[in-house]
Amino acid sequence: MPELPEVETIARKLRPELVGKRILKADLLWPRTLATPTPAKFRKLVKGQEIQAVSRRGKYFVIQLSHYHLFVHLRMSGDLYIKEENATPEKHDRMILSLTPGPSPARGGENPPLRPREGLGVRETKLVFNDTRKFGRVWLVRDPDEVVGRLGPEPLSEEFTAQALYESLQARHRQLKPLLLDQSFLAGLGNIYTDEALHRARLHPLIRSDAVKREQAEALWAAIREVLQEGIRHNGASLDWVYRGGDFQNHFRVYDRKGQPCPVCGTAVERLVIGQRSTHVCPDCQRIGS
DNA sequence: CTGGCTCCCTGAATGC
DNA sequence: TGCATTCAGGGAGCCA
Repeated sequence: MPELPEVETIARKLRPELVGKRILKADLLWPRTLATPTPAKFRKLVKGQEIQAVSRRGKYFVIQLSHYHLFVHLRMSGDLYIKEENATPEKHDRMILSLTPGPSPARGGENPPLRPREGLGVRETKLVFNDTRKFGRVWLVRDPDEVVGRLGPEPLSEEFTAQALYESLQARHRQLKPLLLDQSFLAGLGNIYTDEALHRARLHPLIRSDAVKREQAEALWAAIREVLQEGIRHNGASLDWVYRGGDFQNHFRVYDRKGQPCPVCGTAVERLVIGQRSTHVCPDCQRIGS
């Protein structure tokens, strides 16, 4: 399940291959992939738009076009990649954007690559959104706030400080785990990185947010940034049907490790369900009353 | 405000 | 072997 590190990894990979290219046409193989606007409008508006930037906000891809913002959320099983235009479509392709062969000729001061990569920059390519479970969504909007306006802070940004986290925890009265999964509280954490962060901070997922002490909030803040940065360094985690080449799954301390020893103390990791989400804890390291 | 539950989907795993 | 059932999971939406 792509979370912040996986989305960041994909965005970094796509950026140099997309920026400067122009969208020739849009194929919607599963129209409900579109959150907004209607398929007809989408095809019309996106045609001819130049891709100016590729970034990420929380778990959303942000593709900045000449006049619009294109957002993609992978949800459970989505994937986004470049293929040659004539490549055979795959079973779960949901949307295909055909692109111009290469970046527009270098503009003022930009250095064009000396040797374009094989098959890219020369031939026509396409950006493919593939999504087995059809939970992923695409938005095309003028105003980014329509999509990401209510997201919480970026956990790796400067404005997200330990103090800020402590204060927002105090302002709520919720169980830690569901609160950390709430994208309006903090943007980018999913089930994996939340479990990993709580374990590193030695906090039980059921602790009430306003019961967290200042030092614990600092530990949680550090743990969140640590697991996310480590995830990015490992190119994300490859799980289930979403294989990305990342290997952070080999560094999980509790997630998906029910019954296996906690790497800190050796106690068997337990799995519980909190807020309808499977949750992994070390019962020894993470105590509710501490 | 909080939390519980359902829905959206598919394919892997499990049950018989 | 083969068919049917169960389950996971991000996020929106609904209800208490």
